[in-house]
Amino acid sequence: MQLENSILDKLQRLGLNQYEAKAYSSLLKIGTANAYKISKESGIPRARIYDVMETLTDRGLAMVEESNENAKIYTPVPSKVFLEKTRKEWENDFDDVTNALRELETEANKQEIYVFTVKGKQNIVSYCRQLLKEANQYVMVSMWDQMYELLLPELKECQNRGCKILGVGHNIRNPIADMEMHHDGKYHDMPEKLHWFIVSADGSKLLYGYSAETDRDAFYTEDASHIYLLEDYILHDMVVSRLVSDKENEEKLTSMMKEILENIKE
Amino acid sequence: MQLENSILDKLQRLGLNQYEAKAYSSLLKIGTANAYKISKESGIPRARIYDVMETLTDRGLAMVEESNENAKIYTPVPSKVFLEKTRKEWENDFDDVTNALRELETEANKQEIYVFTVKGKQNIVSYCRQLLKEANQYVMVSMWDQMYELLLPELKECQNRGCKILGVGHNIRNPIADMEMHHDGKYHDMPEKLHWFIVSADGSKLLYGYSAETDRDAFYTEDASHIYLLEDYILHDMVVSRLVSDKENEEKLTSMMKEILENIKE
DNA sequence: CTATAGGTACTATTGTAGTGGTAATTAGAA
DNA sequence: TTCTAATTACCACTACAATAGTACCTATAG
Repeated sequence: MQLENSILDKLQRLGLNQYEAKAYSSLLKIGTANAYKISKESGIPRARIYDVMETLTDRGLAMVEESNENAKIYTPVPSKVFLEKTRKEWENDFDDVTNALRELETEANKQEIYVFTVKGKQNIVSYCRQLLKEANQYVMVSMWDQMYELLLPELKECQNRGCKILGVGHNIRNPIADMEMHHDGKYHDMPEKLHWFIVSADGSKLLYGYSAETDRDAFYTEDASHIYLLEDYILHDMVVSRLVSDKENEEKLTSMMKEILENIKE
Repeated sequence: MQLENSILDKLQRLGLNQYEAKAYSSLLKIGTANAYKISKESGIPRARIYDVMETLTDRGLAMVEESNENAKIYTPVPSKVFLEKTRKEWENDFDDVTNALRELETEANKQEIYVFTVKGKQNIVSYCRQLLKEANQYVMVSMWDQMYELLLPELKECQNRGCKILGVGHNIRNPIADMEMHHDGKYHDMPEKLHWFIVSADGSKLLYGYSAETDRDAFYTEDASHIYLLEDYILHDMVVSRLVSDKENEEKLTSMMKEILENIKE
């Protein structure tokens, strides 16, 4: 038998070890069995199955029937029972941690340092999401399709809250309202196909870097001049994009910029 | 400095190790700092702080500023970002496991075995809760105050769903409707102060054993005759309880039992 | 004598906690 | 000015505990 690895891994992330995960999932599959059978089914060494089953019972994942003197029969505790218990415990821990960290966290003594490095694809995306969640007034973005799709739920949620979203999207099929489009990158090809993204929230917090597909770092800043610079970059990009499609001249450019800027400040 | 142990433990249950937990919580507290300072604040050995901070950054809990050649300055990623990321990952795993286990679980080949043993206080309580959650028609219980309080939310929820609850409570201050009361145990003292509990759901699943305060096993059964026996035991208890308070005679006893039973089947 | 059944008691591996020692830079005290 | 102590950064270990995996043993039913 070969249970899918992914399940075992995930059971382990819920707190079981490899043998426990194997034993429990096998037991669920076969219903009721003695230790020997569970060992065969799960691939757990025969020599180990007895102590593993004992810890499984202690952990509340299996029930025993001690019928004949030295012959124990095991039945799985229904997955619902196990899952509900696990969820409750986890949510308790999570809530406690949430409160404890909130108390510790002091915005006050963060030093005035310009740019911090955020490492790792998942970490970068998580940080972007949080920025979007916390945005009140407006969000300015510039990103390619891949990043856009990762952040789409949060962008929409942001918009529904009445938070303005504007910026440029590159190669995006269905951009949300107020988002300019650079379609095929004719006028705006990045060197070496490196796709930048910028997410700026309320002009006070900004994350920028290479899109999540590459494994490069991203940068976080609350520094006003950095933010000004990058928001300005997006603004320019937006107006260029409009000019290109409207075939109009340079005079209109400045007035458009003003218009956009006033729209932000309302 | 001495951060409360509980927070560190719980952070570890969310996937960090001791050093990571110490480093992150200390970093949140002090805001921005170099590795040395974090080491002093957190109690992590100086010799280890550098690799710990590296993994912290990789895990997305800290941001670095690599200003001067060999002087890195760290700032905590806001707890919200960390917590949201952790929750998302956990919920993903949890949902996957839920589905995977549900698929594996086959009620079919559970053998007809009479009584299974459930070990461990927490496991017993969890199982009771699940029984109450799954009950549709009626629940019959007999329990003492301590167990009652542990199960009170689920009992109430059960009742709100329109599921009948009846039985006896021992030493319980505010029993919910349809629950008889044995107040001070004058007429019903358990030997050796051992407090039994019984939770029977829809006459098809039943868990009984010593109350959670002792560390004894509980027993689970789906066997009809076991369930009949124990439900009958509760019924007798109920009528005796009523008789005692009403000071009436034995003839009424049988008619009361009938009344109760008809009430169940409706 | 082979498959089933139930073990004891190890070894190996890995992740983590904790220590010893090195070396460079900086801030004050002699 | 020179010496010293504190601060900072780092390598390379040891120690320990949890987990994974192995060697070997007995007993019984067919």
